[in-house]
Amino acid sequence: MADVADRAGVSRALVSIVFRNQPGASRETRERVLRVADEIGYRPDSAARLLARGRSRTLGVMFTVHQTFHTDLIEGIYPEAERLGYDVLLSAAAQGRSEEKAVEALLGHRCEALILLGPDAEPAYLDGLGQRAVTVSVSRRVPRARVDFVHSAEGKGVRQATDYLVELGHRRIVHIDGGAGPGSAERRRSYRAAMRRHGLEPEIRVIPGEHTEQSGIEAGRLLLAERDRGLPLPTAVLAGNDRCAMGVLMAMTRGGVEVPRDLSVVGFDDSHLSHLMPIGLTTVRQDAGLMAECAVRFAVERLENPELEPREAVLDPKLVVRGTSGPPPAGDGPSAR
Amino acid sequence: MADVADRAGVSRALVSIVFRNQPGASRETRERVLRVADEIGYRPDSAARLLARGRSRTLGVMFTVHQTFHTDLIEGIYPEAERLGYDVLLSAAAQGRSEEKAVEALLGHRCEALILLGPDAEPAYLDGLGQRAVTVSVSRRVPRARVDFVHSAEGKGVRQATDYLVELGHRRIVHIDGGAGPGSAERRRSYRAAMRRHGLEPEIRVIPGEHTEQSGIEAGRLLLAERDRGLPLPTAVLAGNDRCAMGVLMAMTRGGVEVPRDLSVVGFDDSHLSHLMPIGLTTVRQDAGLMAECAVRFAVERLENPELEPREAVLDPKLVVRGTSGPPPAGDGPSAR
DNA sequence: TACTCGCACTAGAGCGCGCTAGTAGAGCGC
DNA sequence: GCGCTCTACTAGCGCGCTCTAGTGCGAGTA
Repeated sequence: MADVADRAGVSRALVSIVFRNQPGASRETRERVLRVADEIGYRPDSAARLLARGRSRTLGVMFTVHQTFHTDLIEGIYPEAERLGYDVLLSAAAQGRSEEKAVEALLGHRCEALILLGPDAEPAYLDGLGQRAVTVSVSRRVPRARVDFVHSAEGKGVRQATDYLVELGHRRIVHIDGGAGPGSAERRRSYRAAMRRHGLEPEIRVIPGEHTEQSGIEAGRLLLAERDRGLPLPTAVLAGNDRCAMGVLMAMTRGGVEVPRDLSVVGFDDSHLSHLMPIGLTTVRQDAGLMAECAVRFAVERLENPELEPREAVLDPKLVVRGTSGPPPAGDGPSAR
Repeated sequence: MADVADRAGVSRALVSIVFRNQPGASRETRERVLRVADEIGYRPDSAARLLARGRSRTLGVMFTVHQTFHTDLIEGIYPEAERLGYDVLLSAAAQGRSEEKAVEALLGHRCEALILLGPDAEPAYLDGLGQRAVTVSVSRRVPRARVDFVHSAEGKGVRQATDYLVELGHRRIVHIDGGAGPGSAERRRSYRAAMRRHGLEPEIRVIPGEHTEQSGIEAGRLLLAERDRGLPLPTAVLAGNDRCAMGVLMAMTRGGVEVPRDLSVVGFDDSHLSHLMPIGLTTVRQDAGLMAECAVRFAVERLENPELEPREAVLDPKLVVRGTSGPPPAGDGPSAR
């Protein structure tokens, strides 16, 4: 920076003004400074800048690698953050890199706000974060913690999906849940409620799972093993999310079960993959772009107005019918209803 | 930091020593400092730290959101970087966020090295980066640029795949290429060479595409339209990568073509999704973990030994046969050979 | 002329650390 | 007693920037 100042024949302060696009420099000086900077390849140092101004204007985003829905969210976060004049720092949780580690990294870089995509950590820990920095949780409700919350009306989505299946004539509808995953509790609850409402209480069955393909595969294998012992297959599976649905699809197809002829499969998320499968996945769509936008806005608004209380945004999900669902096989059809 | 020092009754310098895990502090002091820090929630400021020590010890990773193979790579980058004592900063390119922008962000944060996953930018631009910072390109060869290069022997992989298909009896093997995508040129070349070697020169056909599902869908539709006009379908498709293969699979299945009975489909990458599809994808496996490790090592070694010249690592890919490939339909079989 | 005002610009402190050079004191041999 | 070394610790500068409080100057006003 000093080099630029010398070469342009001005003070460092002026260079700073130019680079911050602030008033207080003439048009020609501005151009001269920028030209010189370009010549010697100068670029302001974010670290020093951040240190000096005391504010980082940076949003830290924690996501889980391989969660395809998260990448959909990230894509939406960038433009909104840029629009509001904030920088974005990404930190991934992965096999061998815990969420805590990922968050520590963000905090170490002095992110002013944390946007956690489907965090899996203890509520107490998240509340601790919420006390120290503006924190937004996407998809995962954190009771009694000082964090904003952006999610879909999971219950509504599951209800729509269940109603749709029942209307097609399904009765043996199994739910593979997402274990302790974000949104799972509510999805589970709504499934049960919807089944009860349709007088299908005896058919209620929740297979414990999680939000991964592997989990779907295991649930599928379990069902196939039961079939081989003479038990009837369900006619429809409501998976915890799209990834899980893909796993079910794979296990079932391998096991000789044809979808949707023998079995309907419904996912949740509508991650960008679900309409790119050989036969599009019927799923409950969450609007990733809108969720991302909300999360960023919540974070920024609370940063710029500290007395604001954490808020909650509930977005309406929507059932998207594609190729993996249809009427139940004959014999399991409406007659049995 | 000053607070911690005061409360622990030591100097700031000592606190610094403790947090850097350096010799020069007694066991008890160390514990006391850490305890106090924990109490008041102190955490070293990366920005200040970076500024003070002049080195950031940070690797910047640019990736493309939605490229599933990139997330596989990221998962491998973190542990290796940590092992070598480096921090990792992620920056995503996406719809509306160009690679340049993503890279600028990394540079602004004073990353010492850039690891670019399948960069799509001009060689001249990349060379420019290479002059300014240690730069490693993964998957994309950048001729005459000062960057390290980590990739698979794409040619070998494609050759294996082609040989395998020909051995099964396929003759009409179409290649959907990856356009200007990383590795595409070599994959295309190898496909041509392999076909020629098998005396199938007249059957060579490259459909222009890119590394996305959409591109696979379009190529699939093109082939279906040809079929509807009475032209024969190919019996096998060699896709530019897994995502493209998925698109082909989807379009074909929708068009009533059964895989692998009527058509074999082979992908490239073996991203974590390919073995999670309903019928596992036959594909050419690139070892993401190893590639990530290599990339990090190249970057770090050149940082710590500046006179080192950029290097190239070529890893052996391996054909993985799963469910989407098989012998050609009768009538297109070995008899025609 | 004397003054105010606004614009273009500058001096210099300070952000939170790391690091170099140094000190204080304990332990040891002679 | 002296010098020596070793460990545990400290003082204070400087990293590259932002920001506050200025200075200098030409134009406009009384």
